[in-house]
Amino acid sequence: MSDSPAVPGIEDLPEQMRIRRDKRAELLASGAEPYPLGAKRTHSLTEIRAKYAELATDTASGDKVSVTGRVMFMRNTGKLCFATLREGEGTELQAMLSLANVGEERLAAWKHLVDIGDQVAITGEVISSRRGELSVLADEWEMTSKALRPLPVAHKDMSEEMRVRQRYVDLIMRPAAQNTVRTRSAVVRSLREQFHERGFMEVETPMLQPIHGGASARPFATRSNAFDTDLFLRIAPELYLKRCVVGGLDKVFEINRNFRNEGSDSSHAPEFAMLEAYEAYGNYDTVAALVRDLVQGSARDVYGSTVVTHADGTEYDLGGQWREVTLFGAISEALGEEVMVRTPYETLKKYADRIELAVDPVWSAGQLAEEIFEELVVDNLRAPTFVRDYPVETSPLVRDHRTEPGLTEKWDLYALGVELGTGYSELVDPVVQRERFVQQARQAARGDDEAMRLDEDFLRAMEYGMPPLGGFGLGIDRLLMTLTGLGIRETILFPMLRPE
RNA sequence: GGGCCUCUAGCUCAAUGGCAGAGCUGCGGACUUUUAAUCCGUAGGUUCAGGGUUCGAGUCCCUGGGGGCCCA
Repeated sequence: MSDSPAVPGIEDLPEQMRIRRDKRAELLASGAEPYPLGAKRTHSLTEIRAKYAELATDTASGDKVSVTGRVMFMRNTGKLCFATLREGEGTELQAMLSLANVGEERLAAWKHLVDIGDQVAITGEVISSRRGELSVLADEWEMTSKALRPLPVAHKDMSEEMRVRQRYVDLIMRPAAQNTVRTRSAVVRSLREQFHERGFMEVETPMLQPIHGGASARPFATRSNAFDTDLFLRIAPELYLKRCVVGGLDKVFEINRNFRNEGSDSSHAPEFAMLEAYEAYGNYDTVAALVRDLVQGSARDVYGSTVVTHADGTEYDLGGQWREVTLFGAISEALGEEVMVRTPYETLKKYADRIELAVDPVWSAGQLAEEIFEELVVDNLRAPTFVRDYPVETSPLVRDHRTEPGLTEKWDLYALGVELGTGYSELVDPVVQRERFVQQARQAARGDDEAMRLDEDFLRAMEYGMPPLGGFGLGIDRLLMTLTGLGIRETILFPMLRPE
């Protein structure tokens, strides 16, 4: 605690910030505390609003209360001052300070020392103003937290950069920003509760991993000093959750962060929340039904309906059975040419050239097919759609298709043109799994830096016997995008940006 | 990784190569019922950083940085 600011170059501060620091000093000099330990508070603003909702215009309740809030609006006139207080959840209530009630000295102090953005406590009678505004007519007021920075203008949108960099200001200024956070919290809670109702157990598996695996992506690398070893931030929890299933934890899920060392755009963030779940004796059909039920259940829990209203006012329907297409069926339809898993690379390359797709020479035929799919089809998958049956060389952790050679039992779930999640009939044969890892290692050697690494301990776990298994992953941020219609940077409270 | 746009007062934005401005905010004043009050007065700037062209650069050029959009 100090009277003198520890900020270097304090004299160089913008005028408005200097003045607010001066007001803080004046409060201290007058014996008041700009940051008191607590405040007198008998009711929340929400409680006052509820309790006096019926109070008639221009009447007094006779009830004395103490309330607190941040000053969002002020109107200082000669002998009667108005201020709009807002509390955490966004409820607002008017405070009125009249010369007759607080006296000349306290009214002058209010006008001189209180700025928009300050947090104050008001004690007085609950009344309704002449205009019918529910108010607390102050007998006394106290500063509860002096703001040293001015809030942005309330009537203009903040720039996107400021909203994201200074999310705390966004949360103060924009109730919709708080709503997004609340919605996210409610969705995650709903998912957890639904899992528990179905007998799933939540586990936490390593974020720091000696070998990154479970997905195709570039990892963040870090280092343990104590163990003198390189570590990776996980790109997926998959290989550890499967170890759990080997151990007899037959129905497990995890909701936690994954990290991928890649750029960010409207649907990608380097750090993102992932749900993964595994169900012994399940397969890609059972987990497709499961993920659909979970998403629809969370929509019902949070919005009361599987038809949700997006930020732009349009309705989006998550209800009913979701459309299912096969990967190669979708490609064939988009190209107007019959494409199968056996279609040779040269033919696919010809089609890729026709649509002017830039082809990376390290891609296999299967990868090329998936790239064509992403180029031609993905944007059009607006309604929730399962895309099924992927080529084996891009699906190293997935069981071979029960009837279609060269394909695996994998689906990707798309909505609004964005991949929401993926689900498998999991590969549980350790001998085949080892072959798949070896194939991935060959791809890595060819220059594919997203190829998976061989995880010997994971194979050892598999060799003890993994039951038939269905699993899926669902991006939490992207689920929120689907439910709200917002971009990923709005669904994440503090998305990564370059340091200022 | 490539292309395009953008960065000016606390915030949102103006300014043909020629005095750096407005609204809100702030400060001082008037006003006992305001809802972005009104009125009078007033303050506030390293125009992202560095370099260049020019009599003169917020503006044109180069390099670097931040942000956004599109493409890969």
